[in-house]
Amino acid sequence: MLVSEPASPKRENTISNPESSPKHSESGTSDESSGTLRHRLLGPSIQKSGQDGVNQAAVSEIIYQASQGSKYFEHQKRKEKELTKKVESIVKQAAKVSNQELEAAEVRVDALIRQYEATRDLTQTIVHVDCDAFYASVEELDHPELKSKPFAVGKGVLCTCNYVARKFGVRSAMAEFVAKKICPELIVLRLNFPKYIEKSNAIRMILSEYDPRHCAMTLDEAYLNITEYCANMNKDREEVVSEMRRRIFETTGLTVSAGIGPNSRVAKIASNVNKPNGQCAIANDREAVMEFMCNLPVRKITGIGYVLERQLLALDVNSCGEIYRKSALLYQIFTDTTMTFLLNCYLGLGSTEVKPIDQYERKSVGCERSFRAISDMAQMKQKLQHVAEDLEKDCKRLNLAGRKLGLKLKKATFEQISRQRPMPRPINTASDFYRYGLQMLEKELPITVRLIGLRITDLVNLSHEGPMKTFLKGQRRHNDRLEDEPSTSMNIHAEFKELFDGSPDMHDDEEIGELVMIIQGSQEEDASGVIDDYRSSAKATAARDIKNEYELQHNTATPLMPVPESESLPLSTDSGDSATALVSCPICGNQVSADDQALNHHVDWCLSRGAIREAVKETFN
DNA sequence: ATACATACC
DNA sequence: TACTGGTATGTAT
Repeated sequence: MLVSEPASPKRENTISNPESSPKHSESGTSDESSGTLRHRLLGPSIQKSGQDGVNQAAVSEIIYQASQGSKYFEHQKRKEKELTKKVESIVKQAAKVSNQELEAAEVRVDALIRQYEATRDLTQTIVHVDCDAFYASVEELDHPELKSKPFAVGKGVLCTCNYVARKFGVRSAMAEFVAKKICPELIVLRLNFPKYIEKSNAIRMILSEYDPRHCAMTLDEAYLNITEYCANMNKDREEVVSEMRRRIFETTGLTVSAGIGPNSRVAKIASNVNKPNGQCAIANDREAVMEFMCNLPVRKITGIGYVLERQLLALDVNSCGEIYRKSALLYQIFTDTTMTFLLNCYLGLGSTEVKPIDQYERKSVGCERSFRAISDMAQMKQKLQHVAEDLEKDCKRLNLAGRKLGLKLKKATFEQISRQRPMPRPINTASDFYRYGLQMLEKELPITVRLIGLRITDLVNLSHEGPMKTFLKGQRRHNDRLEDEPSTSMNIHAEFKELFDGSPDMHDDEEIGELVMIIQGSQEEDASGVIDDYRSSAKATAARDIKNEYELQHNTATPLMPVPESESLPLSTDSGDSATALVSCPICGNQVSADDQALNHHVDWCLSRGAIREAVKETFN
């Protein structure tokens, strides 16, 4: 049996077999791909916990039969065929690599490994907390009678399902009608986000006691750094985490699983090991981490999905440890970024910094909607208009505008098209979204679509910019890129009016916060060392430039203010007793500080990250 | 830089 | 009887 490949694993001999490796005879692209097609159709959550005694073959067959002949099915079939081709070409490419090349690659890889190894930080204790079947569990609290029945939450596509349903082979991300074929008595509940948000907040409240700067990724998942807490309380980390989980259960009735390790990557993977309602700790010890990673199937790693897994399997890399055995070969085949990623996985390295989600800079905001396939222009215009309006709402709420607009179309065949173009000025109104979106759409006619989406990038934060600054930014942009539309001062005046009509001005320090985020972001990358140097330095330069620009325009070189709440006073109770008045958040109803900034902060959080939108927006077709 | 693909929840 | 939506990021050209 394969006992560990412990401390000093052997790399596979460079004289590796061009001939003997292909164990899957992928050669018959036509027929043989039906096996992998079934695999593809099974979807992403196949290797997740919860369905032990499931007859996968039977389930797979039902899914196959249920979807056969549909447009979706045909699309998946095409994609699978393409992937199979790509995998075959990779295998061929691998066979051509000479021993000389492999030896050279070995040297390079070893240098990389030493470089990454030097960044290893074992001083922090990171926890990944993951609620078990979150939406379903929340629903069970309200409907205890459901506990014994198979049920799911979602609409059209299942978001999650309880463990009873999983026994049938029902999984998240599965189409509702397929799930009903597998489990005819399946009950499907609609999403009820306000409820989930409330529970999520209750959990986060507890998490905050252990790490006030925890990072809530979604409603049901968060990272914590409990290093300080453990030190302060002089408690063992596993004890701390099980206490935390117990408290979450006692106050919310929900069970969570947790992973504990020296960094986010290890913690995240570990949180799945003893799911549901369990925890798994990996010691902050190099050997322990390496051993944990070694036998891990590559698909368990966040960031390795179906496609990369297929490619790795074809190169005979099944487990993380085999990344090392085959590293010289992988180096010849994958890009630098992917190689860096894979080696960091093999080494069990990852980020040790945890910071609140709202300290990440948003890069884009978009809106898309599916509907029954249409080709009529009037109907498409109507859909586009809806999307444009919804996007405007998000822009107004977030106080953002975009310098680029992207149009996304999904054809009736599920084939996707995306077009992007720079805007003459930052835009954030439905009428602009519609106008420019329509121009892009018209170029694709005739077309039959089942989805239309709009997304803006190159964002401009309008929150606290005075009108003058917006004016300047518009100008600068025009000068930069030899405008595609002449910018008259009339134009800019018109835009200015549009942007600021009826929108509040106030707060003037959030932009500084924004700058801090940018700068911190780049520092983080520098420190972690796993991100390519050129990228972080470019980003740092950009951040400096922005900062300088800011100082220039405001005629002040004030030290950057610390970012809101958590960082400035995590536990301090001294100052501002007067500011502790509480009000109910209009969104989630929780008590939050009435302090203007804190409230705004909270509301923004509450509304953002996509969760509430699904509750608020009805998607009528 | 743009288009398209992959991945995550 | 009808296979999501939002965001980030990687790859290819």
